[in-house]
Amino acid sequence: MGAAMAVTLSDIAERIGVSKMTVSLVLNNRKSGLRISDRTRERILATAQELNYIPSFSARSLARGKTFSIGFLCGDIQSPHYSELATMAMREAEARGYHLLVSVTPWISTENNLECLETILSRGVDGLIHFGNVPVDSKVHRRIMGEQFPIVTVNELTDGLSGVVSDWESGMDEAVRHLKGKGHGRIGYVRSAYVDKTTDPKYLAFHRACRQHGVETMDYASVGHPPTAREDGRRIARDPKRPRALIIASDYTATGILRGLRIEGLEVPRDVAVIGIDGTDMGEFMNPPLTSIAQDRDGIVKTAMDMVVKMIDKEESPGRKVRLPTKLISREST
Amino acid sequence: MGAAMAVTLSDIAERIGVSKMTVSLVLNNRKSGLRISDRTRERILATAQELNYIPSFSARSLARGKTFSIGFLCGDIQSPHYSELATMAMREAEARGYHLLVSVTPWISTENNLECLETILSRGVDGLIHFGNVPVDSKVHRRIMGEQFPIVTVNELTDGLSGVVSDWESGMDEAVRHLKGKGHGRIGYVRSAYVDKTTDPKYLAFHRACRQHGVETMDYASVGHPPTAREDGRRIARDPKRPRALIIASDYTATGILRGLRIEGLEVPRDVAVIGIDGTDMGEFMNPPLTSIAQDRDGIVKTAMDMVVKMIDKEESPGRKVRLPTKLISREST
DNA sequence: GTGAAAGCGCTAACAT
DNA sequence: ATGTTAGCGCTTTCAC
Repeated sequence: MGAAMAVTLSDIAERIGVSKMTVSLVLNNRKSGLRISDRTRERILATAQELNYIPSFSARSLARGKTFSIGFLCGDIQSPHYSELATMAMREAEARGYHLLVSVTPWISTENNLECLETILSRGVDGLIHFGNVPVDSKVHRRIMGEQFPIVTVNELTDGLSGVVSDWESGMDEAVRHLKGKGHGRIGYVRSAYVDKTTDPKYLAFHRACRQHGVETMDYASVGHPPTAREDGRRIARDPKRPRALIIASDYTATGILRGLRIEGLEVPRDVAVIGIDGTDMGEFMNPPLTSIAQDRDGIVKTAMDMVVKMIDKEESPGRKVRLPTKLISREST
Repeated sequence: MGAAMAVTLSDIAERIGVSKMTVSLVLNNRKSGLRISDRTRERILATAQELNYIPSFSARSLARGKTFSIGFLCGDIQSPHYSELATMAMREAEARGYHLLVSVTPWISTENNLECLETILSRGVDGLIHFGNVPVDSKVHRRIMGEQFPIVTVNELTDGLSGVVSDWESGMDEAVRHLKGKGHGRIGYVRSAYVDKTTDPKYLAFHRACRQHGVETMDYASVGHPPTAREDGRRIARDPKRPRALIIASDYTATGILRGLRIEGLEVPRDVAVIGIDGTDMGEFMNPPLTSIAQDRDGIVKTAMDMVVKMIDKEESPGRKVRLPTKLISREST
């Protein structure tokens, strides 16, 4: 028998002898739809139901010049911080009548990143939430600026584009004070090897806080994925000059580092205190539960989504920046 | 200035004085495109480049009656098993020229589930990978059957629809033997409270294996999310009749149970041995690293994707079932 | 209150 | 080797 052809607007229209547009008006329940007799409206609604009408997304998109989808581009959805963000973003998008196109970019190389950006833009999303930056002199940047494309970058700020970032000062200050209070005069920071240390806000905030509190610092770097982080953790464990306290660029990376430390026989927090970053829900279930500098994930998703949608609706122009506070969640790894 | 209007096929066509379809042919590099003079082809390619032409997805979809997107509907993308699956599925889909529409359904209630299914189908995906079942007498089921909609269910098999499941017999047998080998004559199983125990294949396989190996069993149930699993873990810890070995329905749930056991002062594996299910990468980074019955995630994603795509291309008809083996990954929690 | 007609950007038959 | 003609299913403008 093959696939039953999908039922269309005209099918309904024909069936009850009105025009397609009347049907469209009613089914979309638009303002002007009020000017349609109750009888017609009801008959339309009824037959739509009966025929099991499902509007065609592509047709509507083409006609309206809108795809009703918002992109969500991040580096690794396996990281709990991002899977939690993605989950929230799906709900938020859905609630506003959009659907979310989740995409990951191995943020290893800038080119790679740009390629993913281009790809997702070519997908025809109406807007994009991008966890990363948009190199100012790239083609994508020009394109985005040129067509005023609704994009908001999270984590990093880009000239001319809207963005939301966490303010690491507060959380980092709390973290350093917390460790100092536990008697640590020297703290190591494991930064992400992929981000430029001269502009890495977490890294910078860390150093600022330590300086302020007269605490010595020590730097490590890790690519970040648990398996490599594990090896980095082992290396740190074997470092004779290693500090007795560590702040790690993400909870995700921390799982790997912790494993490495343990393999080398170190116990947390007895031998080394560990603070993660992101404050993921998962941190509570690690052993020991992880003290962490939490980002306001809810705030991030809500403001970012708000910004894109407003920009899509032309209710706001690009360039707004929002900075959300961070705070320490104290658990047993310190 | 406002958004520069996107450049279209006709723009290119006009610019060099050919017809839209010549341009379309060239840009899509279709077989019939070979019959176009090299000069024209080059000029087209060049101007497309120059004008920065980006094809409209909606237009193409409408014309071809295809959206080039495949849905991925699962319960909780925060669970590492699913975030790993989703990541792989994105790549697989991308590699085949589709993009993935990830969606989550809180699989609490069947109605909820059905609603999500309907929603994602109405999105106009060309096919769907669904981690769950499709109630046989539901509207969606009829619709799917009626229009021969390309869907493959994972985890559960549905009459008439393609599906891929894990064969728990092998892995469960290994697990029980493994524990018996460590001297456990009594094993508890923490099943998911959401699935019907009379048809739950893991649960059934567990009991079968225990019977076969003359091992006593004990049943617990958990809703599964770490926070609730933690409380379930505490309850189990306080149960005077609790077994000294536990197999838990998922690694994700296991994180919660482990935490609960620890809160009550129990040590793993000394006081109780624990085996998770799914064999997620994350298991390696738990403390202690989790022994787990692994599913063949790679196989699941590849075969499922293969099936949908083949069905979309009418190269295969619905109803094929594939069963993939499971196997024990032995780590330190036992 | 309702309809007719044009078109969104692309593709697929059939010309030529 | 290339062009013409029709749509895909919906929205929108303007006329009745």
